[in-house]
Amino acid sequence: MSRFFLTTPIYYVNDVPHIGTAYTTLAADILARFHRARGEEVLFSTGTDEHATKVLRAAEARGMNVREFVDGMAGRFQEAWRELGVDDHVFIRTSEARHIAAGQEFFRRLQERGDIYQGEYEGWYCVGCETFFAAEEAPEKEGVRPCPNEPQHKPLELVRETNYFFALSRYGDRLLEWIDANPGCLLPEFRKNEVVSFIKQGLRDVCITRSAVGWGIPVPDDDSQVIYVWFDALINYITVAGFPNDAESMDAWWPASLHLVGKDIYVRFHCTLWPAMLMAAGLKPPRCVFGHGFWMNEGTKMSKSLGNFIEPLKLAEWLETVSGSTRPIARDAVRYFLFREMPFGEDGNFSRSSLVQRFNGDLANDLGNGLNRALNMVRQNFVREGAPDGETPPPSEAEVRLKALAPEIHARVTASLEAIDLQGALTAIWDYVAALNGYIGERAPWVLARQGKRDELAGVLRHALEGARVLTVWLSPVMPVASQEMRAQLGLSSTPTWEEALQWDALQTGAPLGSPVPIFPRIDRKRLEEGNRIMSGETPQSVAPAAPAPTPAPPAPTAEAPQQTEGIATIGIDDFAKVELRVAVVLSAERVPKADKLLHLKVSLGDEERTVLAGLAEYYQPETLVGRRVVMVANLAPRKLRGLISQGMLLAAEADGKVSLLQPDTELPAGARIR
RNA sequence: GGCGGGGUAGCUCAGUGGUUAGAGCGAAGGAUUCAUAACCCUUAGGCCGUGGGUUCAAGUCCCACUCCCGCCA
Repeated sequence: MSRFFLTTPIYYVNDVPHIGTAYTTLAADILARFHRARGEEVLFSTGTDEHATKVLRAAEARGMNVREFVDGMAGRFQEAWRELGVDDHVFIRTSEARHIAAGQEFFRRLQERGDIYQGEYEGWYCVGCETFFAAEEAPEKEGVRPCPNEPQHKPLELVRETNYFFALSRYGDRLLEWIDANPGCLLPEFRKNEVVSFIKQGLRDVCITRSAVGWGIPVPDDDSQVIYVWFDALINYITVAGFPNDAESMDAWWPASLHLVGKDIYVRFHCTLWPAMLMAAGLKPPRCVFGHGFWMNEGTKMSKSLGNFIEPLKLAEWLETVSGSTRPIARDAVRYFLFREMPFGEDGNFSRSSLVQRFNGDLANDLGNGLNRALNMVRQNFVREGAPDGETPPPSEAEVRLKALAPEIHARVTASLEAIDLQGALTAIWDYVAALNGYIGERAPWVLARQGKRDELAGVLRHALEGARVLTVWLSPVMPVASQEMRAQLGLSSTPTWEEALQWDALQTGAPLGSPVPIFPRIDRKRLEEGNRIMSGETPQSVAPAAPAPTPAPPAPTAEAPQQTEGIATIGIDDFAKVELRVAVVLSAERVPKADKLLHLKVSLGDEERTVLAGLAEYYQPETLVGRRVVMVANLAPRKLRGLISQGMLLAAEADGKVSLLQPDTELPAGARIR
């Protein structure tokens, strides 16, 4: 089986996750999912860089033990990636024993080969960006030397110490040869040129240690020094691959298939220093390094001093509020937006209005509505039969075109993802979305229905459903939840393989279809204004439904319903259809420690296992619940309680202080739908 | 200052020297009623940064100028 090893940089723990770090990580997640769907074995690593001097100072400034501080910060990153739907990955921390061992062994090897030497260093150092500068690089202004690199231009500190140096200057020619012999190893192309010109003007040896401050990887046999944070950080990639002790793993995973990095750390660190370090250690340089661009916020650069960083999770929260979608769908929409709106590799501008435009135009009107109209027509015409047969009668030219286009688009999407052109992939997918809508309009199934041409109608609707199904395959890396939701409505429960997009009649004739509930509810002006009002104070706490746990999120107000706040409003069938009720079987039940009312349940929905926290502890002994069939709201937005994520709620009746769980009166299979 | 990329529709951008310069979004109109006022069709809108040159023919090649951006200093 072929393998794919991709990495993000490890992130400084003195910062919180924001759009910059999330952008890289989400791109990696999308590519990882793509390669997994193709059946490749994937190793995806991200993590935290914890050894910087400024990390120590940040901890001290908070009066915290540095260990405590980094544990907390690393947790925040892990939490953020989980919330953003980042799938299976290795989370590497530079303070882990395995990494410290790797760093020291790496250092030793370079020493043995004579590429590390001791020397006197005197120069200017920026604690902010952990970079050394020559005096002429940072001219004196008003008595201090402001850092030319760091955004706040903090004064540099004069450092004079005996340090270790890496003989980077010996590697210029070999780096250029490597770049020349491996087209495509540095992407995008225009950044490669920057690297080449940087190397051509001559490389200087770099100082790779600092005097020990009690935090960092000690230099082997010299406790007075620790390894310079950049040198330390880069090594994480081979730590993950198994260096130095697991030779088998190293053989399998090194060289890395792809390092994804922001443009700020591309030229000097990932395309010059790192490959040279690897060459010095007798290891192969990575197969590909990709430097992506940065987001601007409404036309201005994002910076800490301006405090205008966009946080993707806040954005998802806002989108959820203004659209009335679920949080996971809003989160998927943000993932979509980030990679559709601007070419990966180039800089681009973020604005709320373009996000709304993409959400309404691409997701609600084109994609969501396309699926919805197809399903509704099936429902209206083939109520009980499920997915109609696709064989009758002979297909017209429109069917042939729709079907033939799918493999063409598949080739484009695949090629784009292989070339790390995420925007290109999404553009290709939306060409198919447009074709699907065009097809439905052209064949006008509602006319066929009126004319009573049932066979032809069945064939047309079948093609529309197949087209939608193929879309879910291509969308699955970028919008995993939305893709899964679309598939559920198509009556599919499996996660697709990439090859599934090349099949045509993959839906089972007669298979029951899910309810056609709009997945991306259009953002209307009224909600947008409301949402903006709510969010305008940039309230630190969630403005999402603040209702207590066992209450479904309030349904999105439909049309004019002014008196909905008081009492129980009358709802239409459409509102009810938004609630996905299913039979679940309780697999395990236990009390949640230190909570009087909560039970922690694991339940099965047939093809899926869920964790549910239910307020039943006062009424049921946990052991009596195991094996029982219950009724569950399956599409309730996940909610965190007592450190656990509850993924649904159980229905129970209550009267006079008694509580009784609902259950079906025959033994239906787990996952059965209720309506 | 050196190197590189760019300036094309209101916006974001495509555009191997060869008909009448294109797409998406936005705007206007039409058609339609399956659908989330969506979808589908049509239309408008262009000194292709400025000036010169090469050529039968230039958005495309060359030169100069100008403005913007990136990397390096």
